Amino acid sequence: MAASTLSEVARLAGVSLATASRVLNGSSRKPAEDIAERVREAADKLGYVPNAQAQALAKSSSGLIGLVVHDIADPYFSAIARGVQEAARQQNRMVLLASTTGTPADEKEAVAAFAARRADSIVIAGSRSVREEDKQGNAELAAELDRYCRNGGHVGVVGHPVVGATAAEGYHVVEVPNEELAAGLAEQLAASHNGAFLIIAGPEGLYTSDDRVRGFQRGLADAGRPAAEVIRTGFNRAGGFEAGKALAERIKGSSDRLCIFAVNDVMAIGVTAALRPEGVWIPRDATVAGFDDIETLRDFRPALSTVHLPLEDIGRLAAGDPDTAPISGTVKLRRSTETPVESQL
Amino acid sequence: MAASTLSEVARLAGVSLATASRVLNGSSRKPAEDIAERVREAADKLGYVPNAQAQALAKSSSGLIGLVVHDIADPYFSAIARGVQEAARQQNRMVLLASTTGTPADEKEAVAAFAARRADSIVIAGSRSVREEDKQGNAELAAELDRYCRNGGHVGVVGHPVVGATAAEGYHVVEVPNEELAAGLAEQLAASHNGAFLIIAGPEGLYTSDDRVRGFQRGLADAGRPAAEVIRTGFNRAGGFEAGKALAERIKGSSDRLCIFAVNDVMAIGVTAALRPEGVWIPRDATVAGFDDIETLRDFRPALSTVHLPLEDIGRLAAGDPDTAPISGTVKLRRSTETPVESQL
DNA sequence: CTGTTAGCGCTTTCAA
DNA sequence: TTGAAAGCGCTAACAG
Repeated sequence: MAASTLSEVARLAGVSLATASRVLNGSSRKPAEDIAERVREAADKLGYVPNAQAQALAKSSSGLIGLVVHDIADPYFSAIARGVQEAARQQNRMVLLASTTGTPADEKEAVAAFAARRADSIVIAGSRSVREEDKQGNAELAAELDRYCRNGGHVGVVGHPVVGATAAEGYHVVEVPNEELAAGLAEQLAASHNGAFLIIAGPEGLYTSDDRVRGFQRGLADAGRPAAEVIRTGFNRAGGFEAGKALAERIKGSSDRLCIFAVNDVMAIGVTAALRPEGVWIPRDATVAGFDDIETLRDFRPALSTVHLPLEDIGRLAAGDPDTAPISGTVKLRRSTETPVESQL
Repeated sequence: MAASTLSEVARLAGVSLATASRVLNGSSRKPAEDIAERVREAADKLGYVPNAQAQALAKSSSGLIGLVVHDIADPYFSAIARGVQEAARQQNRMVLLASTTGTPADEKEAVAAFAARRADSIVIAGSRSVREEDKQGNAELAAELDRYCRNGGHVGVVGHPVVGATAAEGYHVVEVPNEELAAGLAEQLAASHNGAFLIIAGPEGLYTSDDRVRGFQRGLADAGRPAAEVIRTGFNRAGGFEAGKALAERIKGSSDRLCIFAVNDVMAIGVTAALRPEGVWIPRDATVAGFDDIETLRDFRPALSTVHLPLEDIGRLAAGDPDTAPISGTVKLRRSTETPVESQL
């Protein structure tokens, strides 16, 4: 990685280092045009590429924004990543990516690495958890973030504050109204569904999942309905699939049409996929709703009822874009929770 | 971004800068254990975080790997990104992300930025094009890459070499056998489909698209079939959708069952989505095949016939992982191209 | 307006 | 084994 340096350019142009710097990299002061031209020529001839590392070191600001996600290939995260990327572009920064396995310990590593690179800000998009096994990891992550903030860094967290993080300067949480939206979904669902409800949730202690469960139950209660049974499984397609498999017999054995709320879209897809080969059709034999409104899943049939979340905006906001409005979602009722007309049966 | 520095640590521990460096950041030489312990304590107390920028500057190696994609939210790219990310993790590097709008000019910018950051290697995942309007952009991109390689950088390009790039040292192309695989798909399709074929392709000049078209036509020819008509549209879902809309009447007006090959999965989904509300059912009234085997689309019904591409491996390979085998794909015939049994009609 | 000169934080010879 | 010192490439006072 040995490119030519500023001083080489300066020498070739026959000017001082400072002048070359002023010409090539935006300074408030602008040297005379003739000398500037000479410098640019020299730079061009040498194929000069400014060393961003050295610049960052000299002005202590890296132009980097760090993004922590569980899995960049997960459409939920990649949508957020797009938003972060856009914000970064506007701010003239670059995005540093870290995928973690989802454990706070891993996230702590990532944050430390970002801090080492002197990222101007860090966005954490993974979901927070309060599970016992994550306790120490959470504490360490919180400490790391705290230190980073104290050193002048900015942190944007999606959804929920990192457990134990003191609300330091520069620490910013993008609130996602999961609970309210889930309540809204439940109410709208209750309006057209008379049977029982069932929730397929992620592991207990996952904030996002817990919020959505709580909200849904509240919505049900507000609609005068009994609380739904909750099944715990993995917070991903595989989890939904497993739950679906386990549910098939039960649905077939009952005459009551069940309304299933999976706490995110990919889980809902998993449920549906598991049910289909068992002969359980959606929405004929049961109905299914999800949460997130993942774009790639929009062509899925039956179209999935869900709650639309502006994921890109979430990313943008977490990355500190000032022009993005606070997050709100919308309930989207689609085919997967329609009551079939008699003639369609 | 003012954290404590190595010299502060050294002073607190009462040792020299050099010793502190040797203790904290792996050196071949190891100071005495008692002194090392003192240094570690001091570092801990001060919350020392090594400045990666400064380290990079001093040893001229940044530990960065740059990734250029068109759109990180596109499942094709995010799958590749995951592979790159994994490789980076193994190499103990971090991924720098750049999304471009797909024009070579943008990609050139991204490469320049990576070069400025002294990325150890750069992965370019966007598809190459030879269109006239991209000519200058391509040339500039090629020049930029060339310079980067000459300065010791490593480049991994997915699919096709950058147009005009001289095969410099460090320049590496991950070959994706698009043409062969498309030919294979055509042959297998021809075995069970007697009617006409039609190809929905991206804009002419897009290598990936062109390769798949050419391969498909060759496969058809090898199977003794006439060449398929080719419709050009956008290389994305919207393009497929548009083509599907335009095709609906024609399909309904003909008694011949058409087999449609969309050159990638999201286009195939777009076609299917456009056809459905027109009453054209797949595979009853026409059949559809795609390319890529995007994971998120796997639950789509009718299950899409396609060509599986190991996208993660592609990413890993492009990022210079030595343990990943060369890329090969597999034809996957699924429901969307099945000939319906009479009883199902 | 231009040039000189300290650093930015760290690694790494080279002496001691 | 430890320490002193010379950079790595660039920016930003400060001086001319």
